[in-house]
Amino acid sequence: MFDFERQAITDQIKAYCIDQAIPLPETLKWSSIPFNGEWGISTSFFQAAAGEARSGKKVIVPQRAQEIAESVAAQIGTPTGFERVEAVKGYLNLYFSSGEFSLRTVSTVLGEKLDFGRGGSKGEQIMVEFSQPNTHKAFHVGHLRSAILGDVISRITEFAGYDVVRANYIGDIGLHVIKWLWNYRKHHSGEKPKADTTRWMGDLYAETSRRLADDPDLESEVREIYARWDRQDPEIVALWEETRQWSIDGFNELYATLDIRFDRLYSNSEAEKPGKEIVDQLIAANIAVDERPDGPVIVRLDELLGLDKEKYRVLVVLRSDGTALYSTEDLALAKIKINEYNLAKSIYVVDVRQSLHFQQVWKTLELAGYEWSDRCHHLAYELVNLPGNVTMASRDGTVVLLEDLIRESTSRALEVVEEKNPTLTDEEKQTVARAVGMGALKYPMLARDNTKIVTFDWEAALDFNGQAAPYIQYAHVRANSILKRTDIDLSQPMTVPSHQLEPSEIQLVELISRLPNEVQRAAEEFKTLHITNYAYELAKAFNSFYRQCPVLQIAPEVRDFRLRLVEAARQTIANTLNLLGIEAPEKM
RNA sequence: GCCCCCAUAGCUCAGUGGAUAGAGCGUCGGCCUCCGGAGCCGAAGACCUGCGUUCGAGUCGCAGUGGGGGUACCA
Repeated sequence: MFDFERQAITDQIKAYCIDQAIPLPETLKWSSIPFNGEWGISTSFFQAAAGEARSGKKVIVPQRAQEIAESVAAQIGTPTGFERVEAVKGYLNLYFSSGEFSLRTVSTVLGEKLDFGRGGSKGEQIMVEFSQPNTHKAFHVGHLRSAILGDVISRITEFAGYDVVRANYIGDIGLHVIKWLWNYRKHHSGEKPKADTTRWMGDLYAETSRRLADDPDLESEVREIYARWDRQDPEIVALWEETRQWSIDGFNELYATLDIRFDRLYSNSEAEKPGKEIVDQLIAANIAVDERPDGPVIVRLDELLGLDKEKYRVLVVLRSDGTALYSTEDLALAKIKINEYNLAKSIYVVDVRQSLHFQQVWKTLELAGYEWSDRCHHLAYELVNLPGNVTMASRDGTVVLLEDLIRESTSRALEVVEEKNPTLTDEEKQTVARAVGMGALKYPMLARDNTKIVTFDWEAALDFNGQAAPYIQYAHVRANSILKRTDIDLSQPMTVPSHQLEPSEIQLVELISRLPNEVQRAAEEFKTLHITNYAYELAKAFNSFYRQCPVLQIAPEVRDFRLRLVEAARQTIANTLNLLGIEAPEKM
């Protein structure tokens, strides 16, 4: 927000250092001063001093850094827009003029509203593929992470300035579907799904697994169905189409509840045929080895690359009976995406267990001459486990179903609303309960680094206190509640605050001003946790301000500034919640 | 065997090579004459080990230890 001033000062420091023959590094790194109560920007001269030491001068680095900082401070004086300048422990600290800084920050937010924090267009298209549910299976809490992470990564990158294509990739064919169809034909023929479609489909899948585990001889019946699918037997295809749609309808309901949307829906059934064509090409190009009928079609990656150590190993691209694998379809899907759009990056939000798989697929594509393969990027995230590091598995019935979690979370939220705000109408209570329940459920999935395992436990998921979404929503509600009590027109131009700002006001302005940078950082690193952490700190700064600073019952000049600060805080909180796919309620 | 990830407070997690390592939960103690107490303020409490790189390492490198995952026809 002070980019212009910062640049001017940087130029001034550089000119001075060249003049004094001080070896400044190429880029001067600025950061904020890490102390409360005052704010500004800071840079250090350790690198310059170390540079002198290396070039043979006899200097003690920290001491020399301090000398340089002092001389630079003396040289630049106190630039306009700043209150004071100091040299401390090798750092040069420039403290912003608090009134000027507050004015600029608050009026920027009031002007840009919903767009505050939005980055300029980057002129680049990226695709984020996420969720990837398997049809004919349950949708459990483990699947929630990809769905929510992918959704929020899409929101953040879009807000940061990218043209984002949100893609889903439905696992609508494969051994798991064939098994399900086998069981359905044999034991449930003619049955229709109950109201809770996804659960019913999942229950049948679990039943299928049990039957096959109990009697392995039945596998031959399953293989027969797979063969019939492969030659597109009309009866099997028709049954597949009908049952597949049941699952997709069920998923769409869940996505609507989660407020998640997609621009493009891919499925592995549509990638099956083109995948097999790529495999043929690979065989013709001597990249893949066809060992059928005694073995599968494989790509010996390490051998082709002449690697001594195991790295990419061997990728199986087609089963020995000629049926497709995920790898077959992934080869084709990557190509379909690139041909269909103009992608600078093609991102796959998929759990970490598939890292090797993707490295293999993309390396195979590279060997096949597809020079765009380096645009494919695996955004790997760790699993959601149950306490005791137990992995959720559809087969074992250890899963926590998403429907159950949502129901429990919202009904628990409803209890709390009843207690905290009994005067609301029933409809309002329901709305609040949904917003709070869903927010509480999403936040912990987003507030961990992608490489960290999320341990799901009911108690923590349903705790609405502390560092959680409801805390942030509550700050939004309180801000809103102050603003509702006044009819002062905030669109009038504001002036520099006339009063001495309280530490909590300064802290709040400082937090608000950070949103644009946080958005860019989160987008560059594909890390939602920067935004969850920021949102929490912002809410905390607001709550602290709320407690310390009266807004309505104070002298008009102060009140007018604080009202605008409250509106700026409210807007910024709303924008961060929006980025996180979490509702910002007006009351709760 | 080979590859990847993780290790920070009792528990769950933050931490852009830089100044005093931050939160939440839990524990203990304060705060509703005041815009909503789903809140605010305070206390105690932590970087797995060793060697290196660097003026400076929780952060980078190497080697250990402990945990998790992957590793040819599952996805």
